[in-house]
Amino acid sequence: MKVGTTDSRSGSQRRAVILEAATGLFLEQGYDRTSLEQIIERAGGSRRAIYQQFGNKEGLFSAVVEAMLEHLLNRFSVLSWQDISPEQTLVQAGIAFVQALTSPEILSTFRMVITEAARFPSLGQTFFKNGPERAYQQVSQYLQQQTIAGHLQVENPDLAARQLVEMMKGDLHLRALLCPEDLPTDADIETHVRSAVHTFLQVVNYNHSTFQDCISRDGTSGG
Amino acid sequence: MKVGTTDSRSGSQRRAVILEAATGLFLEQGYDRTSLEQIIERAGGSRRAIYQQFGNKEGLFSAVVEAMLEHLLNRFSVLSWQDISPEQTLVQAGIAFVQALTSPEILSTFRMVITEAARFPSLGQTFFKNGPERAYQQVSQYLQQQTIAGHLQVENPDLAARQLVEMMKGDLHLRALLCPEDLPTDADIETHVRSAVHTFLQVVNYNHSTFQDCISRDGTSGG
DNA sequence: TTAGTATGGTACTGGCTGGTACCACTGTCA
DNA sequence: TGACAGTGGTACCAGCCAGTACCATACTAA
Repeated sequence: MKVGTTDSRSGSQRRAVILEAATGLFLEQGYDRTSLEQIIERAGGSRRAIYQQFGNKEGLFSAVVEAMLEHLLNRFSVLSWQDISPEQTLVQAGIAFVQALTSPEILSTFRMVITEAARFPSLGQTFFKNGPERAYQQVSQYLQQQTIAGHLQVENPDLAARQLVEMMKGDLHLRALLCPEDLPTDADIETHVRSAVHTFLQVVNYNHSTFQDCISRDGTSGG
Repeated sequence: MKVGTTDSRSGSQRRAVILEAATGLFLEQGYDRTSLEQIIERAGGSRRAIYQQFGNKEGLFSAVVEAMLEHLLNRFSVLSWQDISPEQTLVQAGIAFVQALTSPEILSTFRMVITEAARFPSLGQTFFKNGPERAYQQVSQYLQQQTIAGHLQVENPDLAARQLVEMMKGDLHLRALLCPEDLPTDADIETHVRSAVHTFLQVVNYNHSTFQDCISRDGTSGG
């Protein structure tokens, strides 16, 4: 293996490799229990590279969190609101959402942020804004659209979205955070989400015929 | 200050003092960031006492968690289901529950357990079983009782309880975990709980007259 | 070829930590 | 009075850690 080359690994490449290694280790072990030695061992290179790229361990941590947030945003924005019935849409999106939320990767991220939130106050806020809050907003917007289109009757979309999302999650997220070895199955998730959507649609006076009527009339509201 | 007395501080007393000091520090700073030195400084006494009572740092931590769980159980069992309307009962209990859940003390406990769940697998499970799970069960039992009494119509009390509790919490718990400096106000909590109960009671076909009818007939079921 | 630059590797430092060992002190009991 | 046991205080040890300094290497450019 070559060593000491100046351009075979440009600065940004080295940075990326260190970032990836550090992200993995921080998620697996937490900030405190991860030493620079371990990061170097996984990433290759030397301590010098870390201090050159990130200043110190805290700088590296900040960069890791920033990169993770970007990753998280991309993942959440995958939720697409297709032109299918609200019930199908909410179930599909809900399943994808809860699956993501209870994936080991995202769970580790939550754990790490919750752990370090006290020491890095802005970290938790930024994470919440760009993570959970975005999910609420997406659902809220959808409920609003569907209400305008006459498919649903949602008075307070913002609050309704939070209630719906929380019902979908049920205790799955909290349980997974507390019991890392006891993750929900896809069947668990589907049960929770379907039940939540069912409950929710009861409240917002949704029935299948309403949606069928509306889309057959080209989406105009039925009053 | 006296030192070296053998009975002015009996073994159990010393144990309790150490436990209290350790609990506070673990909750404030986490397990890793709390040194025995700090615990001794707060509790008085010497390292010797810790090792004599708890074996080592991990033993002390286990004892702390055990004591906290007992404390937690007592706190949750305070929720009493009085003979008032389901709406009032659920709102009152919900407010008390969410207030407890977002209190700094309980939040710190959650944070600590979530942080250490990976390293002490049984810790998270025990905590979940004796904490959140108990709350779900209490609500579930109440819903079942009220269904039998004819005041509510709940098909699946277990699932319904989880959905209700999660709706009550809304995003308050998660937000508080992630943003320790941004705790919900009592007004926030009341809004969330009332709205959740309102939504929930719509689904289970509750109306005030039904409850009034039932209790005026001395609590016998109207089914 | 030569000077310069960026890098990997590593030795080192100062500080902190969990855990152990030891000593001085105090109260008890015979 | 004297032996003894329990305790607080503290010195100490080995290990780990973040961060720094230094050197040999490899590539570039003139």
